Amino acid sequence: MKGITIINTRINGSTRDFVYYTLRNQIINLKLEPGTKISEKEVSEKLKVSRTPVREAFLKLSQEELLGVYPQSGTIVTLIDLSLVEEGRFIRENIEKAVVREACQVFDKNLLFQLETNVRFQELCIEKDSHHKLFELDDEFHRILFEGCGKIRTWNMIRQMNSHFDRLRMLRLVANQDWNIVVSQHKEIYNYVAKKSLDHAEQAMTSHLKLVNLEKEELKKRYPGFFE
Amino acid sequence: MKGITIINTRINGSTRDFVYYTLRNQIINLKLEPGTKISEKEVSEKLKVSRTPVREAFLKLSQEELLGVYPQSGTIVTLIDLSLVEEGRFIRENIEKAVVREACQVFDKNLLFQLETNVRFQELCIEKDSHHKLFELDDEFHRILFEGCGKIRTWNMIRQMNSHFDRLRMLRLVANQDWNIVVSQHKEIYNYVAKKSLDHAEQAMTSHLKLVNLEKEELKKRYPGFFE
DNA sequence: CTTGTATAACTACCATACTAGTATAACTAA
DNA sequence: TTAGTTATACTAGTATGGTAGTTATACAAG
Repeated sequence: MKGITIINTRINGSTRDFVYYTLRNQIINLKLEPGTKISEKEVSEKLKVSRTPVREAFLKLSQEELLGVYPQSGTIVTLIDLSLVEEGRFIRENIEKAVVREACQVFDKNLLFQLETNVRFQELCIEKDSHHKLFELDDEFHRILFEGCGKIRTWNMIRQMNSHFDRLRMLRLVANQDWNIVVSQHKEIYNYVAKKSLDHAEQAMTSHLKLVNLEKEELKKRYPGFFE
Repeated sequence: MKGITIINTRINGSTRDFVYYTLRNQIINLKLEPGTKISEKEVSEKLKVSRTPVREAFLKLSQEELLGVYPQSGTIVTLIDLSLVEEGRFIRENIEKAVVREACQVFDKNLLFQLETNVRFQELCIEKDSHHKLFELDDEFHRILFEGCGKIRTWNMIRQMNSHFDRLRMLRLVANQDWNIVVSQHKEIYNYVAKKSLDHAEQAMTSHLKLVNLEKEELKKRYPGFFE
């Protein structure tokens, strides 16, 4: 368990959530590489908590298919499953197409301002090469769309289904992806939402979410041990 | 805890899953009414298992928002949240629209036969007034579509998001819903898939899933204590 | 060197004990 | 009677101990 590090800033929330988020971060960030063995005992010792909250965190993570728990045998960080990535992308595409249409209709000045601010930040981050921050802002952009339409739970569900995809994105991040396209697409979507052009917005969103299809196979070749 | 009954036929699976499915069934079937107080201790005693697996089942159910867990205070069966029902319906509509299109393209003889068999069974059940069986067959019909497209995990996720909606369906079941429409719509969808008419299939599916919008408000008036 | 077997170590699962926090009931004072 | 306070019972969260089952290792036989 070389990978597990203790996050000292544990301010609020239950121990269970602390363990859950700690592990999830490590897995998504690929600090805990796919295929790594991991056990309740190890984690509880490293994080200095009892096994019960660890168990419960494991349970949650296995539901997201980030951990594979094999009774009486062991637990491993799951390999990235491209079919799962595709399912996640499929859901995102079809849901967000509909959400962005709704956003065109219901977004008021305040919400549009939130979007605009986000896009501005993204442009700033490109100049400064803050890729990890861009990663967050990307999520934030889409979250605003869902939350503005009163569909935050839908967003949370999508996030869960996209855990495997997030790891892929992390690989791309390392591989120095070209963020200019992504940000310009965000800007485009924002403009269409502001102009309330439903069809254009939908189309822009669709092509934005099709982008992720690229490079899958290439990444698989480059990091074969990470994939199924 | 009058509602909890013990299912004797506990054949396989872990204790945790046994508790989870037992409780989930009771909640969906409204044997455990929305708003009911419930505690780990009570369940563990009634089901004659320890508190640990009960806790883990609670955790899972609270993620589905079927239980509300309040630390150091108590746990209650959540009230039916119509906004959550709408979110679930929204997801279903937009995903299944796309899935049924894909089904038109990829379904082979074997899968089409499965669908046909299912629809036949439904017609049989109408004659015999087996409403609960119809309830299951309805789910089965949609599941076949997802599984045939290699998107079983998407279906599972949708099932989770539709827990609240399922309770609404159960209320309608009691209120003696007219199943003829539903079954004929299923038949229509099947026909379009068999004929590979993508657009017609999508349209049929859309109107099928819009059906659930009816009666919401009426049911809320009739069972006010069950709703938020 | 390979294969079959016994054994030891390790795993997650489940049961139970303990703790800290909450809500309600009982009680006191006005 | 009512408002405020204390005490008690009850809750979920956490810790720990025991169990059944799996895996890997060591060793013996071919």
